Amino acid sequence: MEKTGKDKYCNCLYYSANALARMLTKMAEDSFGRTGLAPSYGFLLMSVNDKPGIQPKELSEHMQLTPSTVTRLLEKLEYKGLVERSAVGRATEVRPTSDGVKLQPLLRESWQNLYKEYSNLLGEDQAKKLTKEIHEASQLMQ
Amino acid sequence: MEKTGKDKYCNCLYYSANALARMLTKMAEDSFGRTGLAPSYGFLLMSVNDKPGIQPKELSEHMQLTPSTVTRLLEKLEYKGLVERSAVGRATEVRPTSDGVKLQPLLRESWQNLYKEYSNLLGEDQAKKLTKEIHEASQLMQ
DNA sequence: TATATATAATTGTATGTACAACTAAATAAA
DNA sequence: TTTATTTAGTTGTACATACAATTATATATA
Repeated sequence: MEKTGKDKYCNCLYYSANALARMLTKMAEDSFGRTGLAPSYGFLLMSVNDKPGIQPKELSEHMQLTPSTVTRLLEKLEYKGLVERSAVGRATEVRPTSDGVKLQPLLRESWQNLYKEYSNLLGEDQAKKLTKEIHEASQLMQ
Repeated sequence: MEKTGKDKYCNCLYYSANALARMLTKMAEDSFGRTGLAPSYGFLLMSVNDKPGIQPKELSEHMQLTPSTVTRLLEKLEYKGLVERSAVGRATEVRPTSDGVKLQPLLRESWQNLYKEYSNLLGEDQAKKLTKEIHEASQLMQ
């Protein structure tokens, strides 16, 4: 029998994973709204605050983003006056400005709210389980 | 104790879901490489082939993409000579061209290969289970 | 029938992400 | 010591996706 459901490709992992990611991204954008930063920037700044002097290389591993993407994100954070970059040999060291440091509590709070929000919808245990399984799957794929 | 692992945010569903989606997208781009189309375009064209005359509205539900995104994808498929759009009242009907039809077997094959590839990495049962759980989660979130 | 509201689709614009090519520095090999 | 290779980072460019605003048609209300 033919499927006539709305989400035609829901048996495809590529499709389902992307659909879920888009929804969570929207949710995260809402949660991080008060910080004035999109979620990726928020996570990046939290990493810089947690380890001042951190290098883009390590940031790209933290975030599983390509180096070029990290450069782009840092450019914008620097433009906004939230981080500073300094060249050290061939490496670059990234540090938060005082404004960047000030934002940290709000960032953590936003992240917490995001967690609460999706945990509310999925149930906390189920959310944790799903996160773990997704993470394990992505370990197997890289 | 401090986490020092590489993927710092792996306990965050937003982060993990996006990381997985990026990997699967790359895998899908490889699988669909021979079609000359990025995966989204491939799925869209498959839907049009499956239901000639389908409207963008329904396509956007099939794919869980916004109408504007679907318009953009269709523009390009039309430019490539793979689909045609015709206005019918306020609606638009989309049909494959003969070139678009010809591509269908290769699209299905590419999709099949994608399935095989991630099933190989995750194990087919685990892949199915994960897909189902992800789909259920995204149902709860929309 | 005339007006208001809702719906389908498109357009301008912005954003996040990546690839390929490149620069510059560090390390290894000759 | 000179040359070759690897590594860190940045830049040009491209692409998928979305939002807000807009157009055009259809439906409902007065």
